[in-house]
Amino acid sequence: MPDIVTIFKALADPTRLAVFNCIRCCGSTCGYTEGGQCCGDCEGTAACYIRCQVPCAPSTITHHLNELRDAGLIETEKRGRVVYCKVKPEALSALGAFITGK
Amino acid sequence: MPDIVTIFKALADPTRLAVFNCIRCCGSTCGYTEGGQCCGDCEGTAACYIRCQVPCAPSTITHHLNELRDAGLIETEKRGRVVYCKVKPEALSALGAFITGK
DNA sequence: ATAACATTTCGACATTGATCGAAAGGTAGA
DNA sequence: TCTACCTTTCGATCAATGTCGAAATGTTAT
Repeated sequence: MPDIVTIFKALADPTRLAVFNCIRCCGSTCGYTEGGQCCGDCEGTAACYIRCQVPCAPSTITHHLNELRDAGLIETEKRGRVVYCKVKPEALSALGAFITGK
Repeated sequence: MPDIVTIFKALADPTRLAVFNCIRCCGSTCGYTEGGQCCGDCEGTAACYIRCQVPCAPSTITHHLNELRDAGLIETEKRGRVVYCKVKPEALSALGAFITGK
């Protein structure tokens, strides 16, 4: 549904691309703490979590997650205080279609 | 050589994407005329030429061609007054690598 | 040489967008 | 309930950028 320009635009910012790659890697965010530590209630290493991998303000992360979601690149699910994200394969398919010339 | 964010950025504007698709189609620009007609010294139909397909100022086209070239998406060659362009397959390969996860 | 013309450079302008801090909204645990 | 905490909203700021017009550059044809 989102067009290809929107997808390109969503991936055209270094910070947002880092967020996307992070989600692609581990598929979740983690609780944000002042000290920059993970909340610890997700499995895996700390390096997997968006909040730790991409250093910027919480509101900025929210902004980027919205952009990625609106572009159809990810879907998000809120469980309690924590947002879990995963990549939508359809979006990557759309990119693939662009490359092969549709 | 240009990184993936630069490539995404280059394709993240509707006008520039139209220019890119036009080049991908026919691989050339055409002379610009006031009336919006093609110069006629390229083969193929008028619809194939950037100047006619993407309606904006000549200087804007130049700007977009520069961006596409800097991103490694196209290469340009000037023959006389006319600039001929073609897509660089390596750039599309880089996109493909991103999709498959490198 | 002169004219016509395709392209580029330059300067200006308006819009978009990335970022943050502060405050508000929800949720889990004590 | 009260507190701590993750997330979101809001408003503001500042940089990046898409666009154009005018002038300059370089090329072809008369």
